[in-house]
Amino acid sequence: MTSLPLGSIRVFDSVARLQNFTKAAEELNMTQSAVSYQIKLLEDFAGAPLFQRLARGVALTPKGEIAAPVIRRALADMGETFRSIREEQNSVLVISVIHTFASNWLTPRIVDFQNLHPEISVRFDISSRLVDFSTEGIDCGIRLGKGNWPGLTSHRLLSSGFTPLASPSYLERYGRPQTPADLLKCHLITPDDNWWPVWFREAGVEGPLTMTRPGVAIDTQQLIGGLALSGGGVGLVSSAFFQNEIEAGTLVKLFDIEASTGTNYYLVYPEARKLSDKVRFFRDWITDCSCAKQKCLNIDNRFKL
Amino acid sequence: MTSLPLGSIRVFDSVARLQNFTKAAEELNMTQSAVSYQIKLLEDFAGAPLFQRLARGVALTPKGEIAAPVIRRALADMGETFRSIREEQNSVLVISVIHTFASNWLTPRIVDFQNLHPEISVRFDISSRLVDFSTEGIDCGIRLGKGNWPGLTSHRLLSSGFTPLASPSYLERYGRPQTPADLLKCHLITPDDNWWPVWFREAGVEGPLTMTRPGVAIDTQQLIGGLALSGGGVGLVSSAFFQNEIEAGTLVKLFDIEASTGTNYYLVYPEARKLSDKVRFFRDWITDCSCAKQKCLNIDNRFKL
DNA sequence: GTTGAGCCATAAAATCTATTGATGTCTGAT
DNA sequence: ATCAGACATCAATAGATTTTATGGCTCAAC
Repeated sequence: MTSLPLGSIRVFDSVARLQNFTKAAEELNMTQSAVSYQIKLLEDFAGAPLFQRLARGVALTPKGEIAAPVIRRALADMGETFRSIREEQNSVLVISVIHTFASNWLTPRIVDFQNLHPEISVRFDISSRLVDFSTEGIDCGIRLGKGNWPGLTSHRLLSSGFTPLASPSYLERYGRPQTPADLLKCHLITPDDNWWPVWFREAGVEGPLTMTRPGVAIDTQQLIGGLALSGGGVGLVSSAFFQNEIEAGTLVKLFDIEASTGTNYYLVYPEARKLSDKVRFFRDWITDCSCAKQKCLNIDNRFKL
Repeated sequence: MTSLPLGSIRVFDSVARLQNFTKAAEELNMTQSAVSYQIKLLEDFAGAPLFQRLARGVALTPKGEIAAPVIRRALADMGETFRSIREEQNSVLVISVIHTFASNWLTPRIVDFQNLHPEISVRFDISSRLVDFSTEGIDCGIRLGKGNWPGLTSHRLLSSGFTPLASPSYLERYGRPQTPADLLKCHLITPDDNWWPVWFREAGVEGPLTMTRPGVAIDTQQLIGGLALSGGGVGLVSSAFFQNEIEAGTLVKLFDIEASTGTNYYLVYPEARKLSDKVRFFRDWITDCSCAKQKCLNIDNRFKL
């Protein structure tokens, strides 16, 4: 037995409402002929005529009267369900982001995005594992790397370069180091951090630099930054995360030398045929946002130099 | 906006139940590949994945969980509705039949058909107008004519020939007429009936036969037959309608001469691609039935001659 | 009674979609 | 390690739907 010709039921619903093949065809963007075909298909399936053909259109037969409300209801239910699924899908943006980036960069700025798109609610999925986008619910992510993930579109956001920062009050009290080598005489916050030798090498300072401590967990940048901010010494942190403080002058970038592990922060999302609006909006916003800040940074530097 | 891909929903339902594309494909008699395609179609429409792909099959995502019961319900409702429509269509046979034929021939015999096909209930639509089969609900009809209706398949059932009948008691009392002309001396029931001159002409009896009354309504055959049966005289009726009485000997066919208006009773039904079972059953039964009786009649005649 | 507008049916052709079949990849289990 | 089970993908194909064109029917207007 051949099964219910589902394609016919939408046509049936339209015809049942409009009582007219031609009008239904218009509504469905098809020809009257196609409507006729589909209705016949359904009538063959039903084994009985569903419409009575009149001179000025059609009318439901008793059997058609039975089918019509059931079909209308079924279509409405399914339509409504998918509408709500789509709505949720479009209105909730889930971003997988590592803790550091979220707390140091994204969280303070996300309110701007929410003002721009109040209809989109943002949810952070904070974890350090590399999420699989094929897994349910993650729309995009912020990753640290080189921008060459297969199957993912990526946009470079920020360098992960790090550089020494100190507060004006500290500099006032202890004097501002004039050369990178001068830093060796300063109070370095986390002097054992293995990022220091990297930075010093970048700055051209040679010497036996002990690295007794394992690499500082990147999540403590906030802590280091906080100490530096309160005049506790010179901190080595990702400058991008303290952009606001640098701009505000509450932290001073001592040299224009940034060391880097060679990786950058990227916005990534699956290479899809069609990008959903919410991801597109977010991409546009975050690339604008990080780009503008970098320009700003460059201008500041120019003034300083 | 493209609309809900209805073809996908049956596939979705199957996959949701079986949690497995391959098994669903088997159930639906299609390939796993096709199932994959259809599900993708639906997921594109939904704007979100509906299934989570696992190593040993698939699982519904939260959004899929929302859609699944709605779709299952919708499909079940529609399926059930059409099933019941089809069932009614198959189990009720509506026959358009003129009153005379119904009461004189069909009604007494229909119980035999019902014994043969107890699952089919029979409904007579009794009216003299020629019903339009495109109008709802008439499956077949009995018509009086020449069997050449365009668009209709027709099967000849009975001649509408009429002949004089009388009861044995009448014949015993008044003697059996030996020639058609003898009838002029008998008590003719409805002597003004304009069928009499037709019959006499057929029988070769000439003479000035007055026809003062308009043709007797065909529906009174029952009445005429009743009078003849009770010995009230010689009645001119369609012999086919009194076959049982003739066979039983309660009415005697006086001569083997039948006059006819040239028309016959036909079973007719629309020329359809595929004839429904119930109509086919009825056709087989009624043609067998009338054929058997006619054979019977012929045999009787042969014995008489 | 004729004519015309509106509407559905139908047949053949065109189009587009769905399905297949082959192949690739991934994940557990043996 | 290899294998079986399962989904994804691609190009080719079969098949279904849709269109185009036409015909017939009914009602209404002239």
